[in-house]
Formats: sequence, structure tokens, C-alpha cells
Amino acid sequence: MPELPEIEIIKKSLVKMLINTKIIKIKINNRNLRYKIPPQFSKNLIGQKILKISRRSKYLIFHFKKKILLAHMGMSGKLVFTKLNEKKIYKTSFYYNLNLLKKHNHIYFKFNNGLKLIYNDVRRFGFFKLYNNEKLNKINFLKKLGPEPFSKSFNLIYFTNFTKNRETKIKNLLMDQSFVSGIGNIYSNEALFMSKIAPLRKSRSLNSVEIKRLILNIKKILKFSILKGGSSIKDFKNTAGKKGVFQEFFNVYGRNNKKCSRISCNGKIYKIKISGRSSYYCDSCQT
DNA sequence: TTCTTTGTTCCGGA
DNA sequence: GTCCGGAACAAAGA
Repeated sequence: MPELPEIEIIKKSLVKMLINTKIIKIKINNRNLRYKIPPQFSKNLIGQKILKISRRSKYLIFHFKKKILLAHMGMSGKLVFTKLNEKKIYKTSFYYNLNLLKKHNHIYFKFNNGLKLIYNDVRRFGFFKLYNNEKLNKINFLKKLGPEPFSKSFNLIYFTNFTKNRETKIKNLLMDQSFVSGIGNIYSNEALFMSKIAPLRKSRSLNSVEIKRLILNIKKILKFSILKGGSSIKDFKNTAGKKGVFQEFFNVYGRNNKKCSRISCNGKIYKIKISGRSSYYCDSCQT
């Protein structure tokens, strides 16, 4: 479920551990990720120093002197550090809810500071792509992206302009990466619940009060999640083998048939499919 | 055995 | 040309 907050948390950890380190070895067990990893991949990266690591939407961007490595975790990709050997993986990993099978360890990166980074991906929808120092906005994947949710350009006027000639449902709009980038199924459900807006509403039908509320809540909930995840990273022992930290804060996702978690509301949470994705909403306070 | 889950791209129909 | 949403992709757990 890596959406923007999870990727941001991964990025922060990577920055802490890998800036100015050199890749000294790469082992690829399975090249068939979403896009096949070409044979020259390792050769192009070995000996290169990581100068900068950034995030755009759900993409991780590693900057080298002459190359840019673009990474996407897909649906189930995880980056996990291990210092000594794989048996220690559960003790040193910073990611959440780890239950990693070795057979899904597809890539190993070894660094000159002794760290080893493992890319584990059950569904193999993630990818790693190398670019020749192109400008970031020339990369196809990034070109199509809408504004970051935290940016000032993600505002009432932008929302109104984008939706005025569209028929799309608000739930789908929030997950449309060309509208706003980084929100997936979970946070779209949560943001709509928080804003008391029903997921099936036409995005065009929202009034300016609702739009402002929704935009503010999106920014709030993403920041809150980053904060929570970030604080759990500090204590590695707490993350080891423990259930995910994010789902503890879900107010509507996965809560079908339960009572609405809003104290002042007596409604019930329903689960429906919207464009093939599970959508949860309260029949009483979300209108 | 079948359904569900995740993000993105591709493609058909309106 | 644009917009919308279904299908496909992989694998595992219920």
C-alpha cells in the first residue's frame, strides 16, 4: 500500500543511510519486474555515488553524477536494510509489517558503508529505471503527474478548473495522478471520510466550502501519516515484526459494517466498489 | 476454486 | 481529441 506518506518515509530513511555512499555491488535475482531490468543496469551503477535522493509523488529518485535512477514500489515493493546477513532482516528493517519471503527478494544493493539494501516485491509491479541525467520533467512518468498535494498550486481554483468539464466521481478524481499526485485508495477513502463527502459524488458537484475542506484534509492526513511513520522509524525495535503503524489510524478504510468512528455520528460504514476499487464510507455523515 | 487486494498503463466506447 | 472506466499484470490469503 505504498502511497505518498510511505514513500516519503522510505525516502527519509534512505537519505539518512545512503547519501554520499557508493554502490559497490548489485545482485539481481529476478529481472522481470514491471519493466525488465536491462543487462547493463548493474554496470552503470556500480562505483557511482548517491548524491541526492528525492521523491515525486510515489516515485523515488536517486541522483548520481551522470545518471538518475527512478524507482517505483508498485503495489507491494519494499526496500529493506540489512547490515550483516538476511537473518537480521527483521531486526534492522525500517519498513512496516514485514513478513518477507526470501523468494521475493529481487535485487540486492551493497554500499561502501557496509549496508545492504534489499528490494522485495511480492507482486513485481514495482520498477527501477535508469536515465542519462535527463531533466526530471522530461521523464515520461513524471511529466504526467499533477501537483504534489502539499504544494500551493493544489488549491480551490485549481480544483474548480480541473473538474468543471468532467463527470468523474470524487473518489476517482483523488486517485487520478494527473489531478493530484501521490494519493492511492486508502488515503482517498480517509480524506473523503474526514471531509464528510460521499465517494460517489460527482467532483463537479462539490461547493467551494467542501473543496476547501477536502484539500485541507488531504494535506493534513498525509502529513499526519508521515509524522506517525517517521516517529516509528526512530525506534527500530518497535517496527520489527510488529503490525503496521499506519492502519492503526484508519477511520474508515476496512471498517465495513462497523459503526462510524465519528463520535457524534450513529451511521454505519459501507463498502462498495468504485471503478473496481474498494470504497468505504459512512451512510450518515458523508453526504 | 474463486474472490480480493495494491498502482499504473493500455485500450475501447462514448 | 478527450474523458471515463474496465482489463490486465502477480501472488497470496481468505
